[in-house]
Amino acid sequence: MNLDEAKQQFINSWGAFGTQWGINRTMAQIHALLLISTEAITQDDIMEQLTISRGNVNMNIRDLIGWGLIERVIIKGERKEYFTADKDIWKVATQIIKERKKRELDPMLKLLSNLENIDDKKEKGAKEFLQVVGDIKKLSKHADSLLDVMIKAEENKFIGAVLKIFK
Amino acid sequence: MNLDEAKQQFINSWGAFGTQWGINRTMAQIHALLLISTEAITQDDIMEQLTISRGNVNMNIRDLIGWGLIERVIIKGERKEYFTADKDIWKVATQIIKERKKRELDPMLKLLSNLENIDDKKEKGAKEFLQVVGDIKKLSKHADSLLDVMIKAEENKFIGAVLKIFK
DNA sequence: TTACATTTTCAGTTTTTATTGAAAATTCAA
DNA sequence: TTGAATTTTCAATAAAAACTGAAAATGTAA
Repeated sequence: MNLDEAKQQFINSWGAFGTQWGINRTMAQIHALLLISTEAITQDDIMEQLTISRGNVNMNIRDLIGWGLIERVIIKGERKEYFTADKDIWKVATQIIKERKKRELDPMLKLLSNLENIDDKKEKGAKEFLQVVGDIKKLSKHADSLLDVMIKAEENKFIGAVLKIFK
Repeated sequence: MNLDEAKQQFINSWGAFGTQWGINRTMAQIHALLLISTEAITQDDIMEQLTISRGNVNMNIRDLIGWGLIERVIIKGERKEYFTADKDIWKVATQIIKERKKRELDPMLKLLSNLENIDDKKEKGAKEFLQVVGDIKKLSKHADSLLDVMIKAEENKFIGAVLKIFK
């Protein structure tokens, strides 16, 4: 396998993994392409390399910027916009964790708290329902703080070292 | 909000969250329904409660069993099959972690190892590519063992206690 | 074994999600 | 300003994913 084949396979596989995680295939592919691009590249470069339309590139770039995974780069003397991705994979991971926490965990905790406010808590079956909802809430909060630990571990050697003990 | 409304909202929201995680909406809804059902229920019950077809119920039940999240229950004297979900949310979480590790993390590690075998490692750009691939591999392995810690923490009070210190 | 109940399968259909491409908006050099 | 380059938007279209329903397969009581 030569370098270009490997790059292509990386991009394709990354796209496939993305879909499994509920992420748009093209968005994952653009991110992959930027991860392995040594220089900043333009929308036209992305269109060409992934053979996708301008609109598609533009929309997914906007989303990736919203996720904090890529950024615009202005190159002086150039009219076009360039894009790069942070190559530090640990930062990529913590950024994704932060975003998913915000987008999914927070709304879930809100929902669960809401569901606990049922009118008649002595109704038949209410106890079991509240038990499940309460348990999921507890678990979500645990996950929430555990993810905070992981984010901190990225910057804090000590925590990282302690986590390693258990591996 | 009364109990039935709360249950309905739980099922619907669970389905919506599922799609965000790359899980089929109906599969998530069936799991939610079973989580809050005090008794084992049949395919017909599920069809009725979620107003979906028999085929849909059957296929998603098969998947849920494949994920180890629900199981068949034989009730003596009854011809029909019944289904239940494990109500222990921590077990549910560890089961999902185990499955996703197996289905996604393992194939990813395999892919990454493959990509490291490029022909000419001195080619221009090869170094940067191998750096990214190697970093993702390291991260994946870290995640892999961290998830193992979490699975163990579910059964091991001490690890759970230590993890709490950092929260 | 038969007859009926129940489960499973899957081709065809619907629904959802992603993509295109061209028009509109924006940017910027002259 | 003007106008060409570039980016953004979004209605129309295509692709992917999910769902239906009826036929086939399987299971079971008598």
